[in-house]
Amino acid sequence: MEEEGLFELEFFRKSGFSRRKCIKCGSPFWSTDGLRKTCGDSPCDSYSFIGNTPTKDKYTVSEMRDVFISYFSGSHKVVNRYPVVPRWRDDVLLVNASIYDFQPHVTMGYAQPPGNPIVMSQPCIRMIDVDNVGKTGRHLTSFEMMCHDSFNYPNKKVYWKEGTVEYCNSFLVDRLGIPQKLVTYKENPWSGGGNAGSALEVLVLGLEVVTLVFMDLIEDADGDYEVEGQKYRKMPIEVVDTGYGLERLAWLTSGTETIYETVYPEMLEFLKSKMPNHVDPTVYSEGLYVLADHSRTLLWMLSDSVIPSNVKVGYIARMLVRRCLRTIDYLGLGTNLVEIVKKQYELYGALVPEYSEKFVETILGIEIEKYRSNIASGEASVGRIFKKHRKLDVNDLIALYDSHGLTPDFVRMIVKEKFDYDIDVPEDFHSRVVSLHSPAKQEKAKPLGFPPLETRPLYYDDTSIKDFTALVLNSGDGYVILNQTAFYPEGGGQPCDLGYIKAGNKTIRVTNVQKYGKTIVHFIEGNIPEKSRIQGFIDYERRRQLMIHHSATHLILGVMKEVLGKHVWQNGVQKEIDYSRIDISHYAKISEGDIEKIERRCLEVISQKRSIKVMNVEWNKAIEKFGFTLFQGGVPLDSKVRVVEIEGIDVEGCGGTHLNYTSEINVVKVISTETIQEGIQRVIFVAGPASLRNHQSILSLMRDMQEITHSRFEDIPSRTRTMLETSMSQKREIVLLKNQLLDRYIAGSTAASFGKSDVLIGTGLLPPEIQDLYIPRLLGMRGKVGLAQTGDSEFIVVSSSGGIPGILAEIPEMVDLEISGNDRVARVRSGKSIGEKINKLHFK
RNA sequence: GGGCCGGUAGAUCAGCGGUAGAUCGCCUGCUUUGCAAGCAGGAGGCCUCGGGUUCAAAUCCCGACCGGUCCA
Repeated sequence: MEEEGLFELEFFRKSGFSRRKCIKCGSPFWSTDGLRKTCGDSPCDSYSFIGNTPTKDKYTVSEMRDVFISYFSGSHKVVNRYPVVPRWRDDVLLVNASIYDFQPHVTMGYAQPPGNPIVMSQPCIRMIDVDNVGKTGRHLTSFEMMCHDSFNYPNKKVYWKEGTVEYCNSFLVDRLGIPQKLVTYKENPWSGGGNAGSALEVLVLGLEVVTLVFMDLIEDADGDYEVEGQKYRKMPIEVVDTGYGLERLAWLTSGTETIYETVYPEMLEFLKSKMPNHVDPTVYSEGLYVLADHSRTLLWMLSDSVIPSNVKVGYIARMLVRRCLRTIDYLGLGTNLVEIVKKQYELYGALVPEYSEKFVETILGIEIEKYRSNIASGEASVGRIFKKHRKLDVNDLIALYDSHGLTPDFVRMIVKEKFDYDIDVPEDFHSRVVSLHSPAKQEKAKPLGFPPLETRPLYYDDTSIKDFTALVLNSGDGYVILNQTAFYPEGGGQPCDLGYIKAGNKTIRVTNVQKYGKTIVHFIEGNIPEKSRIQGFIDYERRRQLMIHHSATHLILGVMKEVLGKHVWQNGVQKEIDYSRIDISHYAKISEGDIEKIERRCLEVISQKRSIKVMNVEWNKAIEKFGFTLFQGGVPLDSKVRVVEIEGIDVEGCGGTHLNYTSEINVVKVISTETIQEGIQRVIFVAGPASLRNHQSILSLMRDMQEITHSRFEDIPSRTRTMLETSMSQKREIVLLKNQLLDRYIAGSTAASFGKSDVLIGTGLLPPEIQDLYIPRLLGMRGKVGLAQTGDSEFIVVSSSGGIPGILAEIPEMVDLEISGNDRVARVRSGKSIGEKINKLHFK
């Protein structure tokens, strides 16, 4: 998309800008410098501010943030930073840009922005350049994106391109004092996160310091606009999304050799002071940069309660932790990662009030322990592989990395050190590992073909409503859509209500209720014509139990945050009639003691009869009042958040049906816990009547056990253990006795020679219970052939050195045989009784 | 969410169709002033679970469970 006229702004015209095309890349750009021929971006231009800053004053990062915020605070509402983990959306792992804070609820038009226009500085984490950190001098995994954003509605315009560029230019030129002719605006369409628009990159001396995005398109396969192969349509809202690179702006004014000296001066000093005495830190600056960068990213992530693990955002945290630990080992630093992150908190603490030292120490302690044991077992398995094959090839390297997380550099170091063996790591190592993995397939949700009618939910107004009348708006084979309903559709981990519908003289069962947008569809066993008046009846016993489990879920979540720590987030939830389950983020198995504490505290809150309040709160007010912990599960896109609050215990956005008081829960009992993923614990519990049923069924089970073991209730465990021990010792005894029996059988057999074979002929029938021992015993007797009768006309032949058919051919009595088995062990049958003949063999 | 690797004595692992092994640790005795160590002896295993193949499965096949790891 390279349309002329997108940026024919009055501001550019009156300030003496002209539009030209870069002689290198062809991109259009705006500049007041008549001599400028290139767009100002790399690679067309290279950095020229290092040691040659365009401003009079130098700014630290925090000075630059203050200058920016205060410059815009008069005309814009100042908004606090959001977390780096976007709890309000589930399509991304981390906040990558300031606009993420408002997607999709504001950009889609459901909720109001927290101000309009706004100014803020949003910490962002991007892993895309993680391999370049420390190497290039300019890449970071975390940075702050400052912005002044405006949201233009059809009936309310704030400012669009004209105002944005003017604000930007005046900040750079008037406030920071960058000479006007050094500021170049390069046209560059932008797209990301389902939106797109035109954009200007603002470049100063080869460095991109600002991006001004004019977002007015949204992804739509049937749209009229195309950006980078993707179709878009116009959005009802035009969003000005600016991004001022805080660190880059500060760097521009300081002109240091790399961006790290500007962003992390104190941190780098600290790290240098921890270098081993004899080492020159300047030689190892790359490692120091990596640590300075990664440890701040970790500070942000850990302050948002990210638990390192092997999935999702946890994996990113673990990757950063491991990179740090490897670097610390490599540099031989006289400190550890916990101390480094604590130091970051000393320097940046004001920005992360959520920081918990205990959490950081616990989490990093666990991670360091895991890393050490990974290294130790890795070293051992490298040694084993090498000793076995006397070499190590590229396939071993790949397997060790892919299956055991051992980096090729580490493996190379180990084999060099221990075996003085050199191995080359191929250039394409990483791509070879990646090529082993099949790409993840994406499946798109397919829309269902129900008309977009609105059903009024009655279950919110009055959760005790059991029956209602309604009008059929639309119906089809096996379903009806009503104008209003008391049937709760499945959602938020709460199963739908069941029951029946009466239409005329027909009574029809409701088997499933689902919600599609604002349409509630009842699936029924039959058909009801449109425009019928119906009566609906819900199975209220079922609903009541589900409500109890739902409120109990909020209760136990709040209590677990008290007991285990505020890093506990809901990760998934499902209510059933007989039990309920909640998955929470937690770094270790929940101990028995903690479970008892949780249950006791739940009971306490239940007995206090605390109120459970439901309210609809405007999006930004909800965040302001209750914080981001509101977003425990998926929050539906709406102008308001439905907030459920258990007084003093828990506040969550939730669309479910709830009790009025905690006392109605009666009791919460944890049934079991399990680790469903690293860092995620599943807690299964029962509440209300379900807990009574559970108690009853356990007792009935125990009565069965009593009967089976003939013991008193409390003796069941010891009695069972005794029985198991007896059984085991008897098993051992049986093997012993069988072996004695076998010894005797073998001792009583006769040795005979046929051809070259020494044959041991068993006397009489081989007892069936020692057949399984006979075969391996004879196989262990080298040079002997065993022959044992197992039935009137059946016998086993065992020859450790094989050749059974040949051996049998040497024995004249062996005629008309069916042989099954193999060369070494065979079962032989004869058509007629040959017991007599076999017995005669003893006298040969 | 997907791929790969693994689950055997208290720990670390070997064995990979034929009666369950090593090293460290543990127990007993001897040696030693004592410790470390050495020597001799010993205890300790539902070989994760369930199915299948086989005369025979820790071992091969399938499935579950648990752990590790890489990539989304």
